[in-house]
Amino acid sequence: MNNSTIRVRFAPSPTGPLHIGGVRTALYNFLFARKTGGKVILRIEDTDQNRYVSNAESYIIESLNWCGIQFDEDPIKGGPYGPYRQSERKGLYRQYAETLVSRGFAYYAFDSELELEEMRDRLKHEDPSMAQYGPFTRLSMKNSLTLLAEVVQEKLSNCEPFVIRIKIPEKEDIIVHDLIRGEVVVHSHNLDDKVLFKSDGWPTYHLANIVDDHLMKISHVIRGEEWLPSAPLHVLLYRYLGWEAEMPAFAHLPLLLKPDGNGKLSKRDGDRLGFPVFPLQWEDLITREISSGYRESGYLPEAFINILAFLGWNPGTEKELFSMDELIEEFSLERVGRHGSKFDPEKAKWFNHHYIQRMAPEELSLLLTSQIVKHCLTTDPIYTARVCSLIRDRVTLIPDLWNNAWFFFKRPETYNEQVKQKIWKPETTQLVKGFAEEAGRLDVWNKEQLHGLVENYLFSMNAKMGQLMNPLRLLIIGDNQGPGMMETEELLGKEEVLARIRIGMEKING
RNA sequence: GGCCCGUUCGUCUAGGGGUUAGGACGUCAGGUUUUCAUCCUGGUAACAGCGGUUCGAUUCCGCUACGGGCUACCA
Repeated sequence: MNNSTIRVRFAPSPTGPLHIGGVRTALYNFLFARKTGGKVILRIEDTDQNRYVSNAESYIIESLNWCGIQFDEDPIKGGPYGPYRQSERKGLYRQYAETLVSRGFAYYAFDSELELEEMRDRLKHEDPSMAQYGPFTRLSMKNSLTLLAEVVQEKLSNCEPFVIRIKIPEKEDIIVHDLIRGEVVVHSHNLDDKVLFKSDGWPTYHLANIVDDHLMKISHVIRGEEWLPSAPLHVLLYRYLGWEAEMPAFAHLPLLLKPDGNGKLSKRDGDRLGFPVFPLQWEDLITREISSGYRESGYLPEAFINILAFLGWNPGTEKELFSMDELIEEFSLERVGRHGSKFDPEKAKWFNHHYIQRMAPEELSLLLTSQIVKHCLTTDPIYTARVCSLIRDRVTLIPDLWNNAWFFFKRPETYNEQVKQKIWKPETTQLVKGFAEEAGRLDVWNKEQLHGLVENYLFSMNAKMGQLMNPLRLLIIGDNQGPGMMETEELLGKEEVLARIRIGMEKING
């Protein structure tokens, strides 16, 4: 196949937030298209009126945008094969269903919901494998195969509700060629007469999907494994519509699984296990329930992409850190695995830590500044950048920036009581007082001078490093953690350090 | 229940008829350090089971077990 004819699509349904499995599908489509010089299309499959969620489409687009997954054709910018929203293509689908009817590959069915239920209940006891609308049951139902032509005509002209069902062949092996799984053979006996066109005038996924993929000249269908069971139906549809020669190649991706236990990753797992399952925070407009997102939790989009890329794909080398450009360079469907992957939140954090470490202090400074502003404080960029280079090591997620740096922007209000109990000895007050006096006489205030001063002072007092530094740390930042004390003191400045020591001593000694 | 897909360290995975079965995350132990982290070094740990093919199987085939998906006028 000529690369210029490669066209893939990501076709989500706007029924709620896109979860990370969906983002990964979009990513693999994107990578495949960019790698091969083809095109990626975003198509919104909004044929289900009941499940439609109004803010879902914009959520999907914003999520993909945040990740850096761009489309060549989509509902916003359009393209040569638009529109790209199935709701805007509604008028198009019925003719194809009718074509199938006229060719004898589909038929009208008038059964009510109740009648369908009765049929399934009855057959479930006799032969569970037959409890479907298929080659044998269709003969006992109300449809254009069993009803007189005049009756069917009358029902149609009376606008009685009907659906159009595919007429699955009785005995036939249907072969699906899958780029990831090889040849999958399903006997038509196991397929049922799926509804192609619903009584509400909308096509089902199966019809709309095949029609649009064909009309949009899609060359490769890269989608989740949950679609594998309906792939034989899709093959049949291409055949019956006369499009088998241009049928796209299929690639069914393995699913993303829960980190613990079993089953595919779901919305609930995030809340339960404390990690986001959505790229962006999502608010359910009806329940007002909020689900956390990777963006809001402090992940970098580059890291997020890297994490997702490695859930089901690997380059075959030991390299694990990949930029989007590198992923495009290395990606291939051949290296996509066959089995589902359990999502590992710990490894996700590790990726993000790496990406944070790679950022320049000036870039981190921008992120920290926005947090500083949120706490109603101000700062200057140079000072903030210096703070960032000091604390970067201990930052994994963006909010860690503030959590590790706040004391560079305001004085501590409390002093960790546990730490105080542990390190504050009877002689500590004198030791600190003496140090503060000597520090006050220091002309040049930097970490080298401070270091010299501390060493001399400790020698003269016959004391150890920890005896002074731990109390000092408690006084200056209120806790027993953080970057090196000399560096911290240098950055804070002489006046501020001495002031904090004075205030802290008053509070601690009561 | 039926159909389909899958199964290498706890997790993500490499590999593939003969390997000390490799890497990463985690974990454990040391080291660095004024603290907490980071970081560095090292260790731990896997071919689901049973048959077959073969000189030889984790690798190929079959069965079983287990896991997953689908089984709607949802996608």
